[in-house]
Amino acid sequence: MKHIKGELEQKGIKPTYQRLCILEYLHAHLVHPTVEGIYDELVDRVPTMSKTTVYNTLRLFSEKDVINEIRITGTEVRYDINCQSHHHFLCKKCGKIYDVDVTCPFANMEHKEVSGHEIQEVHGYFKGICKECLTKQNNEQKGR
Amino acid sequence: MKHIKGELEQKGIKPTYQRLCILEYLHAHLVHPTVEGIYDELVDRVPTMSKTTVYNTLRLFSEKDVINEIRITGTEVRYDINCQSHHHFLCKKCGKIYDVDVTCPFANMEHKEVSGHEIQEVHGYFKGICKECLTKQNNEQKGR
DNA sequence: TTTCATGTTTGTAATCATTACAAATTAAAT
DNA sequence: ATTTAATTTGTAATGATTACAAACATGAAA
Repeated sequence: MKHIKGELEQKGIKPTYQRLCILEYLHAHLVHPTVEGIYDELVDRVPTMSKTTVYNTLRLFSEKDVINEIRITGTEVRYDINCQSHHHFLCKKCGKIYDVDVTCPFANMEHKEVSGHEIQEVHGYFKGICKECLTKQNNEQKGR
Repeated sequence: MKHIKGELEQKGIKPTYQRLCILEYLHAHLVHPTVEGIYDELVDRVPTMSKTTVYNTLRLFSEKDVINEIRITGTEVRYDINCQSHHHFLCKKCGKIYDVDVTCPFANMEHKEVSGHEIQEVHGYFKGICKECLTKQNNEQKGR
């Protein structure tokens, strides 16, 4: 929990207890959790934790570039602490979001502008059917 | 309004009056309008138009691949009828969404899969400061 | 024309993630 | 110890979207 504290201080964020808990959770759960999911888990360990604090903290982390917001599903924001630039894949069937590595000339910030606009963030994602759901489909067909 | 009717029939959508109005509006306003924006404009011409109809119609169009949903801003869905695959740029200052052409090996569906997942949709967007807002910034600095 | 069935439109009410806000609590500084 | 500022917390408000059921239109069959 030491290096996590340093991570916040580096970015100019006062490392309070709830902030450390949330950051630790994010590091341990790289499955792009929701606010609801983070809160539900943490409130067991830290009974005083409030959902507003989770919202506040995630906004702060996002502003200070500790995490990234992922807006794909349409219903709620997901959060991602994986710092390496990468894209995402949302399965339309099971709803899981995968990290995918893609050789994209924009992902690694080679370009700083498009059509004269200054790029600050790059977001790329795919929608479709994930590997797991595909094999499930195939097995069902064979079974018939 | 004839070819617009054909466009719907081709995709297996019964071309009702309100659907034609909405489709026509989308063709005439390529600035990625919101449900609110579409409704406000149309209700003047078609006083019986209901917001629910706009929602229903846009969902139908989206399902039948007449339009695409754009989820960037975080507050509301924007709609796009530009069929050529392209990416988007959201200006953090003025909130405008631009179309940008980008040589992306995924945008034109060269690849049908990543990491074993079947790709059905490709979404790419940038956030930053747009050309217009950049020059405005510069002019203000000079004026000082 | 009338009847019936189906699909479409409409308005209202409900949902649900997120934000606003102010009181309570904690930490830091003098 | 006292004051000040920052953080946390719970509740209430917001706002986009969806659920639902009644009203309406359409077109086929009798």
